Formats: sequence, C-alpha cells, structure tokens
Amino acid sequence: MADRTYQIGDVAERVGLSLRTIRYYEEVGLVVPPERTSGGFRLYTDADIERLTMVRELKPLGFSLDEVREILDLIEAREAGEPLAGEQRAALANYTAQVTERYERLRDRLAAADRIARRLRRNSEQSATSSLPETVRG
Amino acid sequence: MADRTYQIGDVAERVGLSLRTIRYYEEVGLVVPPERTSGGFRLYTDADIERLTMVRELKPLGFSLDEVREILDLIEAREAGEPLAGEQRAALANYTAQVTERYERLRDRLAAADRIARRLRRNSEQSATSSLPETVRG
DNA sequence: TTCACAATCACGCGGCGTCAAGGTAT
DNA sequence: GATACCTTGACGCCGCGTGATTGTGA
Repeated sequence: MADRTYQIGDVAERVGLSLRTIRYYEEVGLVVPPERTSGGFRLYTDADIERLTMVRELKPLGFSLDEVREILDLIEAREAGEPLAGEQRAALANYTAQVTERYERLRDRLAAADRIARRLRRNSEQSATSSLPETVRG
Repeated sequence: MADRTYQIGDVAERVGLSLRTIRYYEEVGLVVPPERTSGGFRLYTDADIERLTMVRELKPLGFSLDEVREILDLIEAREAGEPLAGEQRAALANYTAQVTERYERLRDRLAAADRIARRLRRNSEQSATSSLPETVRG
C-alpha cells in the first residue's frame, strides 16, 4: 500500500458508497479523513478506505453505525497490538457472536430469496407463453 | 389451511413482524385485512399471512414497499389465473431479473460477512488468550 | 370486574437522497 | 477561462420504534 491519498470521488467509486454516505459517516465520527487540501478537499488514506469497506460490509448485517464504529475501533486497537480492557474484550466477544448469528440469518434470507426467485420465474415464464393455458387454477 | 382468522398479535408472532410494522403495511396499502370485529379488531386470513410472509422475505432484498406491493400484486394476479397486460408482463420479467441479481449480491454479502466473522474471531481469541481456552462468552 | 389484547394518534429517529449555492484545482 | 470536482447547509423521505391514551372481548 503506497502512501498516497484519494479524493472523495475516487473513494466513492472504489468502495461503492455515495458521496453523501461517506460524508455522513464522517459526520457521525465513523471515518474521519485526517487531512484536507488547503482548499478544503478531503484527503483519504488507504487505511480510511479499508475502514469504509468494512463499514459497507458490516452494515448489511444490521448493525447500527454506532455499533459499527465500536466494532471497528475494537478490531483496529487489537490489530494494532494494543491490549484490551476487560469490558472491551467482552464487547469484542459479544460482537463476534452476533456476527456469526447474523450470518446465519443472512443464509436464511438467501434461501427465501431463492424460493421467491423461482416462484417469480415460474410466473414470468407462464405469462410469456400465453398460448398455453394449462394450470389456470391455483 | 382452514378458513379461520387471526388477530394481529397472532399474526405478528407467526410471521415475525412487529405490530407496528403490520399496521404500517396496512397504512401503505400493502396488506389490508378484509375484516374487523364489531369492536374494531383486525382479522387476518391465511392469505394475508402468506402475503405478509412474502413481504418479510422480499424486503431484505432491498425493494421498497411500493415495489413489494407491485410484485405481490403481479404474482397473485398471475397465480389466480388472470391474464397479464403487456406492461405487467414486462414488469414481472423485470422484477424477476432483479430478484436474481439481488440474490447474487446477497451471496456477496454473505461472503463478506464470513470474512469479517473470521477476522473478529481471530482478534477475539487473541485478546482472550492471556491464558484462557475457548468459549469466551458475552 | 379484571386483564390481556387491541385501536388510534402523534412524535422521533436513523440513514441517507437530493437540491441549492458557491468554492477549488491530486 | 472552462470544466470537473469539491464544499457546506438544509430539507425530505422511508420504515418503522415508542409512548400515551383509550377501547374490546376468539
């Protein structure tokens, strides 16, 4: 990872978030770019981009932005080699369990989505072949 | 499926939605129970419960409630044997494609969730391994 | 009569989308 | 000097959560 910086537009494209969303994450203290140009343009580092990417991945699991921030702070502290206090370790363990749990729920949703997709496909195909009035009754 | 009815509380428990959510779905015309008791209690049929279930399954795919309503109406019309107009068939085909697409995105999220879960577990175990075994608990 | 359940407001919030008006230059 | 990109407000929407108050009765 080179030591370069990115403007918000580049970041948005790379990470897959809107400008508004990225700025909002800064507003709530989730990802705050450390620098600006003299003119006020935000300058993001590679570390910021990684953080934003993790936010994008954690959000669909249903965590609030406050929770996401806590999770990221814990991970980064831990991976920076900082020792965690008792409460922090408990929180980390708790979130770990929750992620696993929500992962299972995501799998359920995937299965449901598959059922719906099949059902839609059946109806879609039937409605296309209008010359085959077979199963008219449900 | 017997021909009975259910109060909103029963429905909430069976389907897994809050009372508020179910009432809100009625507010926006998504699932409107056909009857009430003389005192005003909503009475839901089995068909309503199925509709609510489908809403719960379609929502996590990222559709708005307006879109969900359109999808449900199309499916029910089709499965009731009603012929669809050209526009309706196009819409159905479109939604079918979108569901498939969003299904793929869900799978991506699942993969991302898995990576995060592993990462959290690594950090969780490390922070616990002062001298402790597994199962940290939260 | 009591108690669980239900009804209708009404306010609020999270997480952004979407202008508008203006400044900047990786 | 033109253009693409950026800035800070500020308002709005969706999808509910959360009381408060009052009525119902599978």
